[in-house]
Amino acid sequence: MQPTEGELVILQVLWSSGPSTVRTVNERLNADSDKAIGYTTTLKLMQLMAEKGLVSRDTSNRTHVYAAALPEEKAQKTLLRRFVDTTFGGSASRMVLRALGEGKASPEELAEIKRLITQLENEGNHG
Amino acid sequence: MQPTEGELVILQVLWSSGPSTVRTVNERLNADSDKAIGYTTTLKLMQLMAEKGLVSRDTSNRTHVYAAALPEEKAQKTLLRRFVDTTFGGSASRMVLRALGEGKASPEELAEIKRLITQLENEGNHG
DNA sequence: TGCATTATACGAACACTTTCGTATATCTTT
DNA sequence: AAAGATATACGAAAGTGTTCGTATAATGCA
Repeated sequence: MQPTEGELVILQVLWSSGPSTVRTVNERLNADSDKAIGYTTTLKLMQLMAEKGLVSRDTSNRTHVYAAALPEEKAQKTLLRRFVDTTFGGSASRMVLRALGEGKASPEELAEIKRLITQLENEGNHG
Repeated sequence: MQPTEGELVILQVLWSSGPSTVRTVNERLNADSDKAIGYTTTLKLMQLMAEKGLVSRDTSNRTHVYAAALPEEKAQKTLLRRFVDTTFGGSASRMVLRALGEGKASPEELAEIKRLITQLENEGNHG
């Protein structure tokens, strides 16, 4: 199942921090943002995510520990496809061109991307 | 203002087809998809978009003609930023690497991207 | 033991978006 | 002119996601 916008920011915390408690996640969310989000709001969201299978949770202690059940890479892949479809009419390359054109990538990153492309081109030639 | 998911698909029709009537848009939407969407649904959505300023409309004739008011490039830029933030933690290059890794780009497209990168690198050297 | 703190569970309110029924006006065709 | 087709306007239901209040249980400490 697809994570919603709100669920996604929670997943990001879990992906970057590893298994966490509701309180930890909630504090991370409020640290970044100006508008505080209630503790029970985060709790509810994470409970729903557990029901959906987006996260797993260890309930052996009173304070439950949640972990992302959806791998980051898989989620990104799915969301990327949908995003490219809905806002770039399905053309990944047009999206990439736009992204790079924004000047958000460092020289090192550009070099890495170039390297990947060269690699892809070589793979294409061989098999 | 940000277009919603539904508004975005309508904008795509307007971007690709140019100024259109509600009926035209509605038929385009139903052509692609299996689940038919009602005429008045599309109408209502486009009326709301007109209120928000996402589209302009010519009401000089009985059958109104709608045109995208938000340029495609600008919308893509905004949406891209948000997407990169929420699902790639703000790293455009990680997103690009993932997109290209999916193998959705043709050799020609890869070459074009490479060309752009080279161009960006040269710009960086000069100024 | 008794009080303050901190957990989870859960229902319900809210907000936002989508969907469509119905009223009404305007064309078109006979 | 009458009937049918087609247009907009608009209210309201339905769907989805988010937010939080409150109940209840477990924990820690004076």
